[in-house]
Parts: sequence; structure tokens; C-alpha cells
Amino acid sequence: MVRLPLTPAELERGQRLGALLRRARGERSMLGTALDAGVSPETLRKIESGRVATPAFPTIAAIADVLGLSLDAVWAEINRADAAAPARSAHEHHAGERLAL
Amino acid sequence: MVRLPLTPAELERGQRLGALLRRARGERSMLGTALDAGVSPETLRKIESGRVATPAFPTIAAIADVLGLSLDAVWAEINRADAAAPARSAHEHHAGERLAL
DNA sequence: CATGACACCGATTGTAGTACCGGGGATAAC
DNA sequence: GTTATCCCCGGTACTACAATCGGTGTCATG
Repeated sequence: MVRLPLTPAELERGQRLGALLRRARGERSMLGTALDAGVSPETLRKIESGRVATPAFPTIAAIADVLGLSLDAVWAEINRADAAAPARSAHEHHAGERLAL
Repeated sequence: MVRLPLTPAELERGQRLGALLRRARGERSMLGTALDAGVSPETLRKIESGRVATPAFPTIAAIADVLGLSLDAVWAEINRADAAAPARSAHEHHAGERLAL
């Protein structure tokens, strides 16, 4: 394979990521949030709607920064319900447990 | 534009990200680290060598997880020397200051 | 010397992220 | 009715990532 299609588990994690960001945005406008984060409003909308499952690290970091979210907390949260679905490697042994800051 | 080419600032940030990860890996083998994180060894090598400037959020999160790194600390660190280079939006006002958990 | 394991590199392939362009709907103000 | 703002959506375009396949070099071991 050259670029593995996203697994169902990754797609669901993308959904949780989007829902988390939308919740954290609260009353703020999507447009202003996107501009403050330095990303396109369409990009933010696609991430929030879960249509972009694995966004770039700087993109999520910038958005989390604007929303006052901890990246570690975000990562831990969206992996909460992911235990039963092995990602792509048989080496997967314990993901989401070394999050202490 | 449709998909802006990476800016020099983003490329340099990618270099810092790679250097940081390589430093954090220490004596551990690149192969084992990549497999533990569930990513391809080539992918980890490209990230560490700075040839992939904006990796996916889950990719960096998985690697940081294996290395015991805080994502917030990583993001803050690689943005340290980035103040003089405006990213892509004039809205950029203060990046890397809301990292408290 | 040969073998194996590890790191590095160049080239290639295919999917996916980012962003722009319209258009649509809903609300509120003038 | 018009204007404005905000959110949502489908389609499109271009770049970048993720991964595989060879090949090269090194170092340790047999």
C-alpha cells in the first residue's frame, strides 16, 4: 500500500475530535475562531463536522490554542472510546496512557 | 490558492519538530519507536529529518505518546523561535501562550 | 567473507488535507 | 425588500503526507 485509506476507527476518532472542538468553541463564531487560529474557515468547518479525520498537527494545535484547550487532553479525550479497535500495527500495546504533563 | 505551499517558517518549524523528536528518542531504536507508535519507520525518519513539515495530528500524538512527551510542550517548543515570521493570517496575535492544562 | 540488523536515501504511488468557488438557508437590522 | 452576518454544503484544484520498493553504507557477529 502507499497511503492507507483511513480505518473506520480513525474516522470515528475524527468525529469525536470535531465534536470536541465544536463543543469547546461554544458561543464563539466559527469564522472568528478560524481566522484567529490562522486557518481557513472551511478547514475548521470540515474538521468540526468530522469530514477531515486526521488534520495536520499545526492545524489542531493552532485551533486548540485559540480555544484554550490542552493538546494532551484533546488526544486523551478522542482516544477514550478507541480501545477495542486496533489501529494498523500489531505492535499497538497501550495507546493513550502516557499523557501526564 | 487551493493548497498553499508550505512557508519557510513552517519548514523551519518542521525542522525543529524533527530535531526535538530525535533528541527525545535518545538511545531508543528508530525502528522500535516507529512500530510502537504504529507508524511506518520511513515516516518517522522523514519527520525526524524535517522533510515532513506538517505531519498529521494523530501521527505526532502517537510518537509523543511513545516518547513520553507532552504535546503542549512540543508545540510550545517548536514555536519558540517563530515569533518574527507571520504565518499566513494577519489575525495572528499570540501563538503559544495558552498551554496551561 | 557472509549475514543480519539498523539507518539513510531517491523515486514512486495513492490517499487525504487545505483552500477557493459558488450557492443555499436562517436570522436580524435598516 | 434589501443588506448584513453567520453557518452549511458540494464541487474542484493543488499540495503534502504516508507508505512501499529498491539500493547504499555501516557495524557487529558468526
